[in-house]
Amino acid sequence: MGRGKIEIKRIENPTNRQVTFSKRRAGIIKKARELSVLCDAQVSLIMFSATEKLSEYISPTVTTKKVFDRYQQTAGINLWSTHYERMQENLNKQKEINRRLRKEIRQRMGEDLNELSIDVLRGLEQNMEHSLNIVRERKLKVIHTQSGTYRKKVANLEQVHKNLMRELEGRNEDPHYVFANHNGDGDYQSALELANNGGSHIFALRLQPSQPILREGGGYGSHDLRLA
Amino acid sequence: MGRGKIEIKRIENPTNRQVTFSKRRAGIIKKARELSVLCDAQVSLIMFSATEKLSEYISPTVTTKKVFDRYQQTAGINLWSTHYERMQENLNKQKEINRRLRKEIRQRMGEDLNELSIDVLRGLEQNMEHSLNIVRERKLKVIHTQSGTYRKKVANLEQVHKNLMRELEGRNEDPHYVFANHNGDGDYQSALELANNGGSHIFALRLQPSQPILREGGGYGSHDLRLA
DNA sequence: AACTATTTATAAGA
DNA sequence: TTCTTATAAATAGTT
Repeated sequence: MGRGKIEIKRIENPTNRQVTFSKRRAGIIKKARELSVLCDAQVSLIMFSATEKLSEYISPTVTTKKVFDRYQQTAGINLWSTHYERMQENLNKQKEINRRLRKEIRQRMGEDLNELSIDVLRGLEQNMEHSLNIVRERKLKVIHTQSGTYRKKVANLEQVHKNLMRELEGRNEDPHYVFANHNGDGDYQSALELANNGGSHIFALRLQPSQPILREGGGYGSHDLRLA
Repeated sequence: MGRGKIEIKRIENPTNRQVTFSKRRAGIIKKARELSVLCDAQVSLIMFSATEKLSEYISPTVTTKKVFDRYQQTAGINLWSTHYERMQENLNKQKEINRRLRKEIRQRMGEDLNELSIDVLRGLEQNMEHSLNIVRERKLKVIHTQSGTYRKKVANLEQVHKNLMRELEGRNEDPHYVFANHNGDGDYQSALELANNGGSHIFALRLQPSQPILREGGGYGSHDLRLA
């Protein structure tokens, strides 16, 4: 339909091709709109030109997403389900792992032991003994270190105090300096007192703050591990 | 283009509408194909008739999925990303939770203790002591039960043996019966011997078989908890 | 599904 | 790109 008939094959002249694309694009979009209106149809038309330009028509009664959804529903099967299903699978796998990890923790907390055989129970017991020893050693080491730190801190504070007193003797005309706070950032406590202050901590200790999501009560001994 | 000009508005006569749809659908698909070939364009045309029937044209150089992917890439952002992103978020959340669960298990196994404060360490120690006691009690209870079961089993086997011997005395002409296996399904072991047979089980025990995915070596003490 | 009078689309040229 | 126009193509109404 033009001054001459043309063969339907790729137009080699790029300018010509681009011009024809523009003209025919307008034409087909008009056709799409007419089809949409005349026949009450839902039409999605997407075109990428050879120059990568995107053109689109979508019936006013729908959205492109709706057409896509309906398309894959109607056309039956997948499309991007590869991606999607693999993700779903992955999610389920993670949840299963999650379930097992929680179970292991529960068992390490003395719950859900009924199903364990005698061999597994013995192994768990020995592993826990071994682990408990490591934790104990670590605790003692930290206490020792902390004790040393406090000793140094105290020595330092005493030194500061002495210096202040000496300074005060030199010029005690300014009372502002006399009541300067020496221990503002940390009360000294005996390291031994720190070491063992009774069983009141069981089930009431906070984990490090980087673990707030896991359980709201956050601590070794919180018992909501059964929740997924 | 026809015997008469028509107004572009919904055709009310259903038969007419359906006929027009068929005719124009053929036309627009032809146009799409021509555009595709002439201009080297990638075209996706999807139509749902008023009667829910799906019609489609897709350029031979692409797939519908590719056009969709490219469309959402080019047209900017989401589309079904709601679904998709929520899933991705969920997956990441699960992974994070799993990471934390693994960390807690590692800490209950005496690893990764460096970052724990003295308070948390003390809490962990006390919780582990408490849990260990529960596990011990459970173990002893199982041993006791098993011991009773074995005793009964032995008594039963002895009874069977006696009966056989008695029978043998009656008719010892058939040597086939003499060597019948009395303990085919389980060697008897002293329950006390079961209770504590050295530390050889640490790091070598299998968990119940329902947990094979978690770690290949499967057991309390396997050390691949760092892996995601 | 075919026919065909007409309308519409568009190729080529400006 | 846009307009023009001769001509090809699409199709509305009819059979």
